[in-house]
Amino acid sequence: MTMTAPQESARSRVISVAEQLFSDRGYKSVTLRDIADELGIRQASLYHHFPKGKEELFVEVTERMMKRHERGLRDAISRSPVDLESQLKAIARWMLSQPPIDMSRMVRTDMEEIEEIHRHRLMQAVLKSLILPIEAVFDQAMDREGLREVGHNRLLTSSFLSIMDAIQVSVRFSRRGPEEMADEMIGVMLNGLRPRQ
Amino acid sequence: MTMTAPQESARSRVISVAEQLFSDRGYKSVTLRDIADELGIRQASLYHHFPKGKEELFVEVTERMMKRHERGLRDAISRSPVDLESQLKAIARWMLSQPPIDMSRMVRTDMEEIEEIHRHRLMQAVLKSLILPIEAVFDQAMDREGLREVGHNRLLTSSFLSIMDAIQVSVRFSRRGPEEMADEMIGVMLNGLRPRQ
DNA sequence: ATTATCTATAGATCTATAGATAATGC
DNA sequence: ATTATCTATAGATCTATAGATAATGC
Repeated sequence: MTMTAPQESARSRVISVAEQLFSDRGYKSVTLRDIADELGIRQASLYHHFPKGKEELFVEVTERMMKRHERGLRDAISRSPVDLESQLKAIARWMLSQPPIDMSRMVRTDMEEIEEIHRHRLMQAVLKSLILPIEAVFDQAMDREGLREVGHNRLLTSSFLSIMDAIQVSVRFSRRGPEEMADEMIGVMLNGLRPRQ
Repeated sequence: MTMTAPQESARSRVISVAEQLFSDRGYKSVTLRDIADELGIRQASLYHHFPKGKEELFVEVTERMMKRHERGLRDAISRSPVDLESQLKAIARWMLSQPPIDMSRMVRTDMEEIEEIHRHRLMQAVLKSLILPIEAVFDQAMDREGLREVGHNRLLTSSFLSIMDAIQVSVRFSRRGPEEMADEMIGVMLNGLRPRQ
């Protein structure tokens, strides 16, 4: 039977390379030629794996990435001690081990350049695999640890994700490591800048 | 004499329209045709104002934007009461009144697509006009209000800016207003999520 | 006269298609 | 036989240039 075992590996390499490039520079800035060059093949050869072309490749890349995040976040959270600080550190370590996600570019630019049907599917995937799992961690911590109620944990979640992305930019200009930066910002979110008496 | 008075208004309109589009979708995704269409002129007519083309336009757009931020931030900070909470709220209101700045896209994507000399100049402008003025507010507050020392206020500054951008994305999906969201996140940064005794 | 726009078009780049050739796995 | 790649190329899009025409301000 074997189905797609040997196929998958070549196809999978394409997706991996495309993910690196798309994550770094976004949909429009990355050309099929960039991806092919990185793989050492010809641009037209990509159509063997993705007959519908660039947009299909981008959709598959994003869906695969979101599935990986869903699993990675679940594992990170389940293996963490059940307190918000440990959980956020575990989530941060997971996110920082992955290609950066610039949600702002994703929503404002990349998603605007693909078909409505694909946009809708990818936005749902981002919500389900990335946003909701982290939001759930905040939700549960609110009850459990009696945290200050804020307006809505969705904003806390997108702020947290945007900080993780900002850290991946910051490491370029800093001698500090990403984990150290993440721990610092998690400390700020939990304890605040103001001294505690 | 008059120099460039009448010229400036047409040229200035081009820059304004280009700024809106570049801020929203980035350098590569916006074509000269998009800008011309929005202005109701032909694509080739843009070369009257920017003989060196798209990159020159992008550089001027970004430099003008950074000058405006430098002044806007200075005014916002100087008019604010001298405590960190008020200052951050004033800065937030200024940033939210302006086109969104996705620093991550700017550094990772836009800046990669222009010449080294321009990249260097624009990065300097972003540092001087946007980053340093906000970082100085944190620096001064540390002494004045005896805040918890964090590793470096540069990270606090880029996190703050990335949250401002995340808010501009979030308003699309929320019934809440951007100022309300900003105040909430400023509250988190100052007081933390954990309850104070 | 100067400034702002236009038409027409070259040249580069990018996506996509068609059909041939090479590599791989029973 | 199937899978993966190749060459060649069409068609669309994008930036940029050349030179003509229209609008504006002394």
